[in-house]
Amino acid sequence: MSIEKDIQQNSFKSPYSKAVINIFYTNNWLTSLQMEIFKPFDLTPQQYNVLRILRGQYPEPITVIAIIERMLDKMSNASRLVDKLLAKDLVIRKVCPNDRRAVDVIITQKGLDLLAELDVLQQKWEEQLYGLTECEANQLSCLLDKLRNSEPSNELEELTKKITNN
Amino acid sequence: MSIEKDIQQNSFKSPYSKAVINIFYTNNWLTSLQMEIFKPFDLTPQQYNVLRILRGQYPEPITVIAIIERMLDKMSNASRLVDKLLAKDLVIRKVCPNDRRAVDVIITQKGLDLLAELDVLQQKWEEQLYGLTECEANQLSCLLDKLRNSEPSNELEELTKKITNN
DNA sequence: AACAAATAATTAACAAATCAATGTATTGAC
DNA sequence: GTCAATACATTGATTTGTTAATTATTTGTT
Repeated sequence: MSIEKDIQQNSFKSPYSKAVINIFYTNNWLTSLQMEIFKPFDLTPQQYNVLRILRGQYPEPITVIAIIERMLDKMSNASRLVDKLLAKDLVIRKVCPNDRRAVDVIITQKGLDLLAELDVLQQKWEEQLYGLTECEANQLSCLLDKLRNSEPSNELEELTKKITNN
Repeated sequence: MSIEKDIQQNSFKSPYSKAVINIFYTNNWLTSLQMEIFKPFDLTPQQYNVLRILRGQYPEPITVIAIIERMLDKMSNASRLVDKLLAKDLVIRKVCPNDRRAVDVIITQKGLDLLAELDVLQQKWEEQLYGLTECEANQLSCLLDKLRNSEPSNELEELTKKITNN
């Protein structure tokens, strides 16, 4: 039992606090890296997230409310996010014929091309950065599920199963 | 090998993607819960974080730049955060006598009392929500460290070791 | 001592998140 | 069919995050 280990133990109130702080810290770390990747493409992580949701649905349209449901983070302003994507010609938007309150959003070819470019970068990023084996990555997911008292493949799975290429 | 398991495997590109998305998701989940706790006290998670840093230093003062160094998230506007805390009489602020460019910040008794109240809530929150054993919580921390290619107890440890009651 | 460079904090400017209010369209009760 | 209630999206107002510019002080060089 090394001194370092003692110090480590003592500086956190409990293994739970330590894990929670570590999740916050790792989340910030991952987000910063992602932003670096997206910056040259003038895309925020949220915009990227929406584009991927749209790709998962392509060539079917998807309404704004359905986008909100599938977004990982609670919500910024989906309307405004779509506005931003529209301004860059990455999506098209039109009134839904079945329900004229709703708005159909579809990713454009330009949007698909951009995602294809980013896929390559994301892939490289993964390969370079991860110090985990595949098995450990799975373990990590299981522990996070358990932390949330959630059966593996519950809400998270539902959220993502319609998003291709995650 | 159940169908669910197949679906689960197929809907993610790799165990790495799955783990990263799970971290984002869990981070949002934790942040939402924390905000619910803090809302009745009119405190944001960032303000709470700063208060805990100040408590860790108490009764010594700490400069704004030292607060920034110890904050978990890169940075909002530390000056503005301190302004907000000052407006609520949770801290006091005065020019540092040794270096008149710098500003010394100290938590007030009112701030300490508020944190003490929140400690209890945080504790209950932990007890109720965590589906992990202590051992699993430690495992989780180790895997996150490994994901970041970081030796356990590196930057994260340094950041937190001066903050009591973590 | 004088002056350029560096440092600490604040302020300003702009983008994004958040929440409430509004404008349409649809649904359901009667 | 009418009207209240609900649903979908947008808009507005406020706060926060982020970056750069600014002010004041200190440090180091000559």
